[in-house]
Amino acid sequence: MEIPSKYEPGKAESKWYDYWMKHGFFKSTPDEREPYTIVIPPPNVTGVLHMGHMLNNTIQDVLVRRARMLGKNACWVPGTDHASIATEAKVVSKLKSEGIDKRDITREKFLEHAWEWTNKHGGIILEQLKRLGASCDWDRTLFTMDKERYNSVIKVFVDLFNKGLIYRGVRMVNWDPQARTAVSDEEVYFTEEQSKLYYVRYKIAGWNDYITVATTRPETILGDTAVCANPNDPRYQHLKGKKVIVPMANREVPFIFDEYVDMEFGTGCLKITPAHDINDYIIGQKHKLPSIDIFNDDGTISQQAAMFAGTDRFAAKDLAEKELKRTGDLVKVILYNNKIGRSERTHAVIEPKLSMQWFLKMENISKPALDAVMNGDIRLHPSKFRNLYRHWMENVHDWCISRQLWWGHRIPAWYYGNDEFVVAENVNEALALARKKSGKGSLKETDLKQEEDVLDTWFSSWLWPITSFDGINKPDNPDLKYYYPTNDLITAPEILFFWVARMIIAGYEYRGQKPFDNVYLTGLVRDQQRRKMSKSLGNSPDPIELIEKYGADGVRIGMLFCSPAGNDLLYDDSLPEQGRNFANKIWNAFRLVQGWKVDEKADQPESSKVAVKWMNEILKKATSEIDANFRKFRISEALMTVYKLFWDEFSGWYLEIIKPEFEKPTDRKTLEATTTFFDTLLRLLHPFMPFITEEIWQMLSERKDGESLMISRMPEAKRSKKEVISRFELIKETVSSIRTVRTEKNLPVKEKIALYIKADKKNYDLEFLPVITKLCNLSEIKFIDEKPEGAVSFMVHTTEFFVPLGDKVDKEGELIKIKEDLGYFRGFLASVMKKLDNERFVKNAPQNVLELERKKKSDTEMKIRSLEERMKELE
RNA sequence: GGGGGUUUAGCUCAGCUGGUUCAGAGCAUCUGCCUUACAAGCAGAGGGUCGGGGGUUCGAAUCCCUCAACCCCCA
Repeated sequence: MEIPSKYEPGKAESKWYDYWMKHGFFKSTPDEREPYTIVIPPPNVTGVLHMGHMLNNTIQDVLVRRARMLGKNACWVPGTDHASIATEAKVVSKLKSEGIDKRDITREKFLEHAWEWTNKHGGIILEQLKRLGASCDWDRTLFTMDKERYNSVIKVFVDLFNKGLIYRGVRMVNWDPQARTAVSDEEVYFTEEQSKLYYVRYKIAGWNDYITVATTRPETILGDTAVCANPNDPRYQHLKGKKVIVPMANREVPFIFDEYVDMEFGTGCLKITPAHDINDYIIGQKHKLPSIDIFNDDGTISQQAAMFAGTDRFAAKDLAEKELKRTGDLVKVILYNNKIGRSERTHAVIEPKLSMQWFLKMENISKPALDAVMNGDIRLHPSKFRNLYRHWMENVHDWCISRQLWWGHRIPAWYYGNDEFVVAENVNEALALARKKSGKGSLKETDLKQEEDVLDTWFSSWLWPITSFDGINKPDNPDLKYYYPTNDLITAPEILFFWVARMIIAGYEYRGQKPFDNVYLTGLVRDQQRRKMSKSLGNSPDPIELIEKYGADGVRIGMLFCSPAGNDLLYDDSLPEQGRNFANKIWNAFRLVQGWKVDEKADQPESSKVAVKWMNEILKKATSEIDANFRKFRISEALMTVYKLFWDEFSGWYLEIIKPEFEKPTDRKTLEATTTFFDTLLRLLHPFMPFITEEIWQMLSERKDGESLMISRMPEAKRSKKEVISRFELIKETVSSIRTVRTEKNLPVKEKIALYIKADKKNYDLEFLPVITKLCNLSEIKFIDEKPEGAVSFMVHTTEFFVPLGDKVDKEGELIKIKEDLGYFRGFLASVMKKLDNERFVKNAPQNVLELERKKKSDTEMKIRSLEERMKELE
């Protein structure tokens, strides 16, 4: 069979993915095995795969595949998120392109469009995940707005409301007066703009005196309800308990003190307008000040203000300036740079505005979630995020769960009459409740008006680990009992609070149990300039193109090579290239091995015996290292261990030793051992590189239909014999030294050379010799007790070796080298002696450290003696 | 403004409770090789005052203090 020298991933990937699907290897149903469960962080339903997803889902797949091979019942539940803001924005702009304004159509009509859009674009991302090799149980695919999930969210809302944890309240939102809607913090951008700072005087009530206040917004003076200074500011101490008169409005307001005020800024005196500035609002709450909303929804001045009603806010600013000038209350105006918030969509200046929202009380329900992470019940990886988590959870704010959108879970509250409302799972229950509550039996369904707002997207995703197994609707179902709590959650640190913390809260509130054991936080994928990957920058490669270019396996391990938990990944095409190269390395190792013929009569060469014995041990050692790395969620390091194992140990050393001469057969024992090693290596590699390993595994031995590497068992970690490994390390060092001599002396590999060992053959480990002979192309090995003439020397540990070269020896060069070595060893000895001569060291250092130093001393002294002798001979 | 984190080779990172000939890995770089599995490869080599300063200790990349730079989250 002719096998190409380059691995071609394309065909193998679709072939094996289909094969796995056909045999249902990804499916999971509860059984007697130990479960291993991951729920996917649901990507936006209409999104497309980006590099962050690639990293995140590769890690999940590695963990799931490994768990499966460890004999666990592995279940990876896929799904998508309705992503209310993002999806609604996309639908709105799509409608706009068709000439339809959202405000001109009904909610029902809009939702029809939204569902159409969702059904058309939904799930593309899941198909893309299949290209990556994701071994999700696709039969379990969920959507945060499918029937069960929708009902769960409504149920939970009603339940929390009935427990008294949900309330309505006023909150400052970012108001876009042009779009007449609230926008989220994420949709506001800030620009540095030059604006005016107005110094305005306020009369002190009852005194013929004024104080001066600096403000950028004189038009909001009409909404002032206090003036404030820092309590430590000596300039204003005399105003304690006084009142001041607001210019233009001629209202009396209190003069108050608060630490918030920056004494350095302006005059150190701040006017407080609780309705129109977030900080003023907070101070207003603290000091129980009233708030006067002077704006209409479109940004014009409202009737509430004493003047300028109906004027646009910017025109009102100019009017206010004129008016203040007229009354003589404007002291001065200076220019200054200010950060202005603008709406991403309309670019209108954002107006902070108070509005009625729904809130969830967080203080009590978040306690168990804080404890769970602090006492290690739930572990964050890396653990440095614990402090951040604690800080956030200890200062948790009530959660604003309403959004002024249509796409999402509509809040199940129904209003009847003025501000009276009931909360229920459906309109029928709501009606019954409303009749009871109002005492009006005559209320009809048409008298009820459902809340227009929908719930924050996170209000559905915080239930995800539970709703993935329908645990709200059917709290006792067997799936939930089996799979919950899930094991590991893989996500990005930026949503630690938005999502992870809230899932933990919901877990304890609704199951009395944590939702997962471990949280693995990936980093962000950035480009080489450390910029985030983003569409607008155009610095994000298309993952599918990458898979086509480098192969899914190559991309997978490329992502994993340098992305330890919590660290950003600086992406570069050299990463998947390195991955592809590794796949090719594996491929070629396979080409070599499968081409060998066996001579049944041939004995196993001594060198192969040594190599097989060593390979056995090194595999055991690496397996336990990989285990340990996985236990600590050091996935990059686990990959690096198996990478080096395959590339350096197996291909670089083992195969080179056992490789028969060109077109010669090998022996049965060696071939069998090698096949077994290869099989073991493929198992270790499979979670990282599922496709190429399956492709090779299927060819390595006869396989029946239905057999697969992905459902085979992972090798178990066993104790390795340290002695075998350390002895082999000496072989490696010797071989390397001989190769260095060859390079330095320009001796071609094909030219045989001799090696002399200054040692007693009886005491020497003769196992080395066949291996060294083969790898270094030696003509002979001789044991000597005297130094030979005309030879280059080197030392491995404390043994001296010589390569006789006759005239080729460069005495001057040798001398220089020996002097350099001597310099180093003498310095080293001096540092060791310094310790040993130090009485306090000898007295205080532990015994083993002391002995080690003594060993260093004697070894080094020996080396120095040899070098000195050698130097004398050369001189 | 509050909080958290990072700083070790050109780059990305390991380095556990202070002590192995401890200053490491991968990539990149340089040199030599188209050596019949692989040039997507092989062999060899160079490269770091462990951010600066101070302290504790017999001993510090590791512990403490301080300064600096950078990053993230919340307001």
